[in-house]
Amino acid sequence: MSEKNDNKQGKDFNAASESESRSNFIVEIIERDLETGKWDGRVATRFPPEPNGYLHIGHAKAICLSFGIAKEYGGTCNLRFDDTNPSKEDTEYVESIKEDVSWLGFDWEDRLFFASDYFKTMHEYAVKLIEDGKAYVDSLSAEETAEYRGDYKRPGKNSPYRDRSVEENLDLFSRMKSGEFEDGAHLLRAKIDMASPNMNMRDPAVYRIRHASHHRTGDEWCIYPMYDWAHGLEDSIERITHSLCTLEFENHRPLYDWFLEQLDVYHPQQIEFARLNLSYTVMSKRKLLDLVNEGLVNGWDDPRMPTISGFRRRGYTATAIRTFCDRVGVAKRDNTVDLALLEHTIREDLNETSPRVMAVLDPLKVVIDNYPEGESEEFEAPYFPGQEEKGTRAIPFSREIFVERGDFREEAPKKWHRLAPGKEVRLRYACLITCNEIIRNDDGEVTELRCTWDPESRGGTSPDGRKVRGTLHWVNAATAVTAEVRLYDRLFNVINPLAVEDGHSFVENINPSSCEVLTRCLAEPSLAGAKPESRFQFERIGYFCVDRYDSTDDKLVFNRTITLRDSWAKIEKKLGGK
RNA sequence: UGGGGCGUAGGCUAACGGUAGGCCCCGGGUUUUUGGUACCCGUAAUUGCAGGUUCGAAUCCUGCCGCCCCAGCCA
Repeated sequence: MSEKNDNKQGKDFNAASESESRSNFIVEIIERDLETGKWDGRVATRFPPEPNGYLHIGHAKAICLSFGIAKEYGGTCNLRFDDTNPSKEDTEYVESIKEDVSWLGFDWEDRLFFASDYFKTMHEYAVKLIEDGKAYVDSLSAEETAEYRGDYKRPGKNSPYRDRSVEENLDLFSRMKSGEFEDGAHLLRAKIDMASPNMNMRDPAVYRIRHASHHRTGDEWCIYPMYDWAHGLEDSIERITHSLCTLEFENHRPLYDWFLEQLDVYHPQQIEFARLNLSYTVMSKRKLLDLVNEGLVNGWDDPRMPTISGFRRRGYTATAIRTFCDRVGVAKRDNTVDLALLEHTIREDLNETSPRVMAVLDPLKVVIDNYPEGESEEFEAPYFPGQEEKGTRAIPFSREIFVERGDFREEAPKKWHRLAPGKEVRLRYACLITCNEIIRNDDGEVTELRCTWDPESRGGTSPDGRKVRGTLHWVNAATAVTAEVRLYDRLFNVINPLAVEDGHSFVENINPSSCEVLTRCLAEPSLAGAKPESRFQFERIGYFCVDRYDSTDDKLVFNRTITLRDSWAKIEKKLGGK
């Protein structure tokens, strides 16, 4: 424990950001349990998704928590699929979930489990519950069941079938299992208390009839366990110590405890924490599914989605996501974390790990009049300026180059350091050039800039010490490779997309310019053949990732992960405002 | 309305009866061949409100107020 505290105060922020677990109420419980020997010194957690959708950043928090705690305390964390509802689940989802957890950097080793692995055991325990007189087969319709349950104000009333004999219950349950009845004809219920103020305790359903093919057990079963029955048993069977879940299950804990007590089996502790909400996006599987189904995004792994696979495709790193999850902390109060924190974490990681290269998104031709035609030369540029030992590459240079159209202004505003008539700027790693003339087409649009260079400034240095504030990125016309660049921005343009008036849908809050595709971008030749998922910083623009699906050697496709901070934009905004 | 939770700067979070700390955002500055990074400085919380206990309260007690969850044969 003291070692942890020392760590927290240490100066090694890199190490801290990777694995430091900050103080939170769950860690406190675990440390206390470790001290008292409550679980014989074991720490066993689990991450139990239902395979009915893709994992999102909220799940990442849960994964980092459960796997992270197991790792930190020398325990284990199981990956367990809670596949108790065959009509919603699919192997496509289990595959994607496994890939995402593993990509995030966590290893379940040989502890991959499925609730469906325990169907037989769960059924046996259900029989035991019936034998003990603690469960009965109800034959009310779904509507009647709801009516009998009562509401917050009124207690429920007992079903007329509640007092069936153990023999009759056993017989009916067995016939439910053998497929004799239609869906909904009967329901196995726990006999608890129809007047409980906790609705979950009003004779909750244990097994329902569902004639559906299960993605793993096929048609072996036509009755399936309910979450409350299944989950505690799964935890118990796997000898979980701390069963971490989100706040909405708080009301289920009495039931979780009740079942395990009645069965007199190993009994883990359920602990609830607040789920993660992120500004400018939605986190519910249902809403994300809507976006996918309505074609508002290109699938679950669209780079604008808050899914793990979407973030991955966008270029976010697993390290950054883990760091983010660590920084948001774990507590019990509802929260909405600022997207800016995620973005900061991504930039922080990418800044350290991404090689710098040059690419021009919106090219404007520049001809250097005093550079001899037909000649060329190369400049050596480091991938990590200031850390030349990490490698360099040659950048060709000649008479015709391209710069960013946005880096030129016919009339330079105040504090403008970039290109404008008569102004001298530096071409990064290359030289100093001065703009002399503007060439236009018939429509008056600027199509070309005529400049001169100072041959003494080779490498970009100022030969006489004259001050040149502006440094531009550029590419050599003859050797540039073309690329498609997809500029992604936040999917929604309001902090809380779900806050809409009646009759309106959250999709109305979608940011219409959340994806802009540029097809005629020009990149330096070293980028030719860049491997899928490799990441770069395009100097002065942002971080980009080679699309893992659409990019080929013939056609490069980059996704913008995140822009660089743009303090000029702030300055200009301020100037404009005055 | 019954029950279960939760209220600490704009957003997250720490503090475990000893006098509110950190990160993000925001503002200013230094360095800079990225208007990036790094570094420095700064703004901002009478801890939801009102009482009480105590030498001392964000922490304990009481009462209010506000927000979230629960009436699936979903998880």
